[in-house]
Parts: sequence; C-alpha cells; structure tokens
Amino acid sequence: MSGRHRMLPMLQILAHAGEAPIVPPPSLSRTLDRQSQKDTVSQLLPSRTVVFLEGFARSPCYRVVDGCVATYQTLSDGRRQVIDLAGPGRIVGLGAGDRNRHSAETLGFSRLEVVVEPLAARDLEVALTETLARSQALAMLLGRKTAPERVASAILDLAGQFGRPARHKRRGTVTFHLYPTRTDLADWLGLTVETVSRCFTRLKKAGLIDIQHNDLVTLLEPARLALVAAGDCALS
Amino acid sequence: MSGRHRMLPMLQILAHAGEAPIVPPPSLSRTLDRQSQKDTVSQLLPSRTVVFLEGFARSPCYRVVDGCVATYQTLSDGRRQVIDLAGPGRIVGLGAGDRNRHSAETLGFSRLEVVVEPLAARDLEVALTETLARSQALAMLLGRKTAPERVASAILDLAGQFGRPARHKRRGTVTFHLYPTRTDLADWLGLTVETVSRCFTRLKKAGLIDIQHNDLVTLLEPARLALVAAGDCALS
DNA sequence: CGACGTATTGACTGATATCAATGGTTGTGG
DNA sequence: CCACAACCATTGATATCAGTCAATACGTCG
Repeated sequence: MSGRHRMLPMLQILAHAGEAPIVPPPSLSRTLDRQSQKDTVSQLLPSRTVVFLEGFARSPCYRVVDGCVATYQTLSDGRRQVIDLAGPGRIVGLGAGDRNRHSAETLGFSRLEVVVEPLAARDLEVALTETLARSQALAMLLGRKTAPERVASAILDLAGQFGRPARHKRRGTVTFHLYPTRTDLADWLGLTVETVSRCFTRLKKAGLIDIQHNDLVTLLEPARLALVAAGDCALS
Repeated sequence: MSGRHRMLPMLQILAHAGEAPIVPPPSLSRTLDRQSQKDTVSQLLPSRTVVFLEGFARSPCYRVVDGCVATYQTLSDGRRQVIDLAGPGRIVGLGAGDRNRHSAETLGFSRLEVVVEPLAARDLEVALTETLARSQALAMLLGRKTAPERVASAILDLAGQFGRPARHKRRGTVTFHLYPTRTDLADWLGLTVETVSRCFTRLKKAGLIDIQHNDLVTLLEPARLALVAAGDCALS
C-alpha cells in the first residue's frame, strides 16, 4: 500500500508543508499562465499541464472544452489518488474554501476555458451534484469492487465521456481515445500499474474489449462489460 | 472482496431490479413515516431506522439534529459501501435526479428534521461542497491508505463530529460515543469487521486510544493518531 | 439462565502488491 | 537514417496485507 511513487514536484511538497503561500504558484513552464487566461476565452494546453495545485490559493473553475483533465490529491509520502477524470463539458475546480482541495492536470492536449464567477446558481448546483455523484460512485468502486470490476467500470466511464458511437464495423461497439496512462488509471482505481495491465489483458482475452496502440480502446461487448463492472459476472 | 454479506431487505432487492416504483416504499415498521414528517419539525427515530432507500423516488433532505445517520450504496450481490456518517448539523439526502442515489439509516436514537425545499442557495452550496469534500477524502482513504491508517482517520473524523472536549482527566483527550458498529465501520472503510477490530486492538495497545463498553472511545494521543491517519507514522 | 447479536482472536488463504526482467514506442541528436 | 535514452506497458516470480474461516468471549434482552 506504500512504496514506489512518482517523484513529487517541488511545488507539491510546499503544498504539504502547511505553509503554502496564498499567492499563485510561480509560472513554470508547463504551469498555466494566469495572465493569459483573462485574455482568451479558452486555452489549448499541452499534456501534463498543471492547471492548479492542492493547497494553493483557490483557483477559478475551468470547463473542459476538449481533452481530459485529472484531479487528484496526494499524501505526504507521495501516494496519489486521482479523484476524477473529466472530459468535454465537465467542470473542474468546484469547491469552497480559500485553498484548492486537489490538484488538476491535463492528460492530453486539452482546451479549457475559465468559468466566469457568477455561474448561475442552478448550473453550479447541477455541476456540484454531478461531481458528488461521481465521487460517491468512486468510493463504492474503491471500497468494494475487485480489480477486474474496477477496470471494467473505468472503461465504461471513459467510454461514456470520450466515446463516439462510431460503430464503423460492428453494431454496438464503441471506440474512444484513452487519455490516462496505466499509472493514471492505477491511481484512479486504487491499484498498481501492473494490476491494471493484467486486467486489461484479461478483458482482451475474454473478448470484451480491444486495444490498439495502447490508447485506443474498443468496447466489443458493452453489455457483458457492464455485468463485470457491476460484479454480476466474474471474469474468465 | 466478495463473500459474506448481510442479508438484503426485500425493498433493496427491488431497488436493484431496475424497476423500482416511483412511489415511496411501503411504510414498514422501522421505516420513516412520511405523513408525520409534515406535522413535526423534527422526529426522534430509533436505531436502524431507514430514512430513505437507494433507487426509490427522491426523498427530501434531512438535517441531523442529534444522533448519527449513515448513507450507503449496495451492489446487487449485497456488498455495501457506507458513503458517509453524518452527525449533528449535517444534511443528508443531497443530490439531484428523481431517485435517491443512496440509502440512509440511523445508527442510534437520532433526531432528524426535514429540510424545507427552498433552502437558501448559498446554504445548499455550502452543504453540497462539504459533502463533496468528505466524499473525496473518503476516496483518498479507500484508494491509498492502509487498514490502520483508515481506522485512525475514521476515529479522528468521528471525534470531530461527535466528540466533546470533555477532558475530565487529561488535557487534550477527547471522548465520543461510537455510533457505528464494527460492521458499519468496515463498510465505511472498505475493510472487514475482523480487520477493524484488529486495528482497534493495535491502536489501544499503542496507547493512542482507549475504548470503554465497545462504544465509548477516548483519544489519548490525538496528535500521534493524526500522524498515523496521514501515513506519516507507522503503527507499532 | 439461555439465546442472540456483536466483538475479539487465531490459523490459514488468497488477491493484489512488489520486485524484476523484457519489449515497444517516441523523441533527440549525431 | 540510425543509435540511444527515456518512458510506458507487459509478463513472471514472489511477498504481504487484508480476507476468510472458525472458535471463543462478551453483553443485552427475553
């Protein structure tokens, strides 16, 4: 449950020192430049751009126009938990308080737009509610599902967010671009890279999915995949 | 990850059949009577009273005045995940949609009051935000913390919600009534009853807590307990 | 007192983590 | 264009934490 973790960027270590400044973090390369946000409606950001960091002065909310953003928290020893993966239409950065409660970074070339503060109360409630429901579903997954169930659930979730109904070959099949790496998935699902990889292999061998070039996933049997995800059908 | 589970009440099975009626569930003994809600400002309910059930027609929100309410989701095979334990002042039942997204039941004699619909937008946002933050903290706990870390985190959470600063003997000690059973705790923390019990024993032997009569917990060393909860200090 | 529900403890098992080796892809610079 | 490095993914061997099974103890209520 502890051990091998990715190295923390300096900023993150600061955030955990309990003395994080209430000023925006220095504008690193790869860190979103706050000035230019005001000028443009939306920005195209490269992969692995840090949008905001846990513990720093509260950032505005962002709407994902295109691409994918991961939000996550980290423990002081580097253990990371991805809280959500957000695709087009989703809003990240919701929450009160004067500090960000989690970090956010892009997982691929992504277009984000700053959400202007006076967001309609109703819209805010809807966005908060959706985020809450997803967070609770994640808790169910993390607390009570097996590794294959978690991976199947993740694939279905991502298919819903990123999938095109492009069933060019078979009816009912869906294909989507897999933004998260195996490490991202592992940190989202409470597993290790190796376990995620093994589950993918099993799902492929069972004929439920297919993967091309490591980042293009095709759902071959969505219905059976849903059964696995819900724990109603064991895998192989 | 699967196996021994508590028996599901019939109602819950219905909720999972995908054909749950959009009418309120029949008023069983132990199920909160909706009629009387309108008449009284708050109701005193016995332990294990079901406040509302996942999958059924959307219930109003309730404010916990006194006692403790658990919200939870269940998988079709009976695996249960407690999403939150709510003490005095907290609101349960938040969320949109026409069905309840989770069930709720009292864990001890509890006083609840129905939250009148036109809740101030600001209050609603605050309550939603707090619930969201707790849910995300739970995800971090479930995905990345070890069993002793989870139990320590839970004790600190409950101390915050139910603790009185009644340090009659030592300075800094806090005592609180433990509403959840070991099973409830296990379902909240993604563990088994046995593991929760073993962690309690270890925390007691380490001198971090004391337990009287199975349901009265005293924090002997809150600071060290917080270190364990954060993963900054291994246990024994 | 006896019965039931709950908690504790011990012995053993098993799913997932850890460690380790290999292979594939991408990007960079000679 | 190729060689190399860096990163990511896969696969196998082994270790470990938490789960399972089982027995006992505790507490409350009839």
